[in-house]
Amino acid sequence: LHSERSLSSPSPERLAAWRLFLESATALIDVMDRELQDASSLPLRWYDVLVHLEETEGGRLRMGDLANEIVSSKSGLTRVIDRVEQAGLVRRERPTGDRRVVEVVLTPAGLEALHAARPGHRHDIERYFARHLDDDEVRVLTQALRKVRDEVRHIRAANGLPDGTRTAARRAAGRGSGAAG
Amino acid sequence: LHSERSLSSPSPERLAAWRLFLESATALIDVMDRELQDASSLPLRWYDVLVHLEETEGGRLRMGDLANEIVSSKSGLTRVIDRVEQAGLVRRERPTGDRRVVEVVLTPAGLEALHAARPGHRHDIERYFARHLDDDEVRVLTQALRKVRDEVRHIRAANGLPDGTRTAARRAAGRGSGAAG
DNA sequence: TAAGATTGATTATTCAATCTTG
DNA sequence: CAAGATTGAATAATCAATCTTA
Repeated sequence: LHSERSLSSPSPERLAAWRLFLESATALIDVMDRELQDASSLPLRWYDVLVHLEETEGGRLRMGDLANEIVSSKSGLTRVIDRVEQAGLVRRERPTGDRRVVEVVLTPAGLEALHAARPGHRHDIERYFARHLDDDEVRVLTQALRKVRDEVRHIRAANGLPDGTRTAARRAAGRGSGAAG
Repeated sequence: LHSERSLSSPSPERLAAWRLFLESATALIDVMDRELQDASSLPLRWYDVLVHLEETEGGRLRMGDLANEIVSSKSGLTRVIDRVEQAGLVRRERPTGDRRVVEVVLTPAGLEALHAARPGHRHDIERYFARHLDDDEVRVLTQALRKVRDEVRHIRAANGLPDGTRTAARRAAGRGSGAAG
């Protein structure tokens, strides 16, 4: 583990960058979700589920892995998959090996729904996001955000996903302020 | 109004940038919110409310303006302010001029809570976000996200905030696909 | 006992309808 | 009627406890 004692308060420029990041992300997610639902009746979260399944070998993922991918608590994902399954876009399967796990499998209807929604959604990505970025900005943004995402995922994984009976000791460990002195 | 017909699908690089943006934003907001609550019992949303009030002349904002700032529906903000007020961090006031509006006013306890939470939160911003960005990346990120944020805010404002009896016609207008042919 | 996932109860958010003032 | 904000009903998300299999 690396020390955190040397961390100081961010410069004003960095604070401003964070606020811009937070504001633009919140607003973008809101707008993209509304557009997607207006056009295709798919919540952004569902779309995300379908995309992750489509990109996986055999179009299937375990609940836990999928929760990790889409940044959801385990119980949160259970409810989401309840609805997506009810809509017929995925189904649950129990693999023969370890009968504790549940795999989420993309159905033909789910793949179709994804393909139907995709052009409109990509249009929105272009309109609200990509259009404003030149090639250089895309490069820098990608490189920077990759580091941020990897770090935060690592933290989330180390702390255990939400739902996981997060004890007081574990929360403290997660925050890194574990010393009593 | 500018035409949208020329918009095409984003390049693979831009699609990847969008996904990184979405994933890092979701994960970051989740982690920052948990840390803030662990350390200061303040949800990130509350913190945001307090910050916006602190930065305003007289520490007060109308409900509608505040909803716009923190990207919330009007009714959503009503519930949030219910709780924040219940906690004593803000209070509601009706200005003498137009008695339809409600102003949210920062209380001394609210200011104190903000100041108490701020160092830890800034530490988190450094740890999870700012630390990964060099000066050049901060500059590019800031410039790029400012354009994105302004565009999306403009769209949200033009469509009217959520809650505003969004008719089918208005939704279509918002999406810009108004032609029947 | 632990891993993987779900459930019950609680809390938070949204939509549509409503209330109040201009 | 329109602007500003709130409310009731319905949805969604969360936490802690539970169930099942390893």
